Amino acid sequence: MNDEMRRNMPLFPIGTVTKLTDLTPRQVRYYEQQGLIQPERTNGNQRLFSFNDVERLFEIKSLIEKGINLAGVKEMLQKNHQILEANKEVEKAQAEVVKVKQELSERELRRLLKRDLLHPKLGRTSEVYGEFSRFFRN
DNA sequence: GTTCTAACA
DNA sequence: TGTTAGCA
Repeated sequence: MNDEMRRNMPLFPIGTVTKLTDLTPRQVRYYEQQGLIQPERTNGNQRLFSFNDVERLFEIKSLIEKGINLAGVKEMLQKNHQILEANKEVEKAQAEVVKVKQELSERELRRLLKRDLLHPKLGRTSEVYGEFSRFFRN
């Protein structure tokens, strides 16, 4: 069970959430209605909030207290989401660059070893080939 | 006792 | 947004 799963696990009824956040049940339900949070439901249709939901409610509350209306809060949250998604893509691209670099350096190493085997200058060619034979499979 | 939806002074 | 009514 990783952190992501923990943070998204439905745990708290609305009463707990209102005590945590000092928001009213009316506000919490309204924010859900506006699509700012998506708490799970029990079989009996009662809301269950995750840590992520509670954190988001704190964000919403602080923005509201700064005088930002719900439409503004909505925008900021989705902008924030867009930024997070963009960062993910950047990280992916960076990982890809690292991977390509590694592949290139392996090709380079393979080329160098092959050259040395075709033109052996040492008397230990067979041992060298055995050590690095994994580079020649293709 | 708590939470739900819907509606309204 | 607060609050109330009527349910589950």
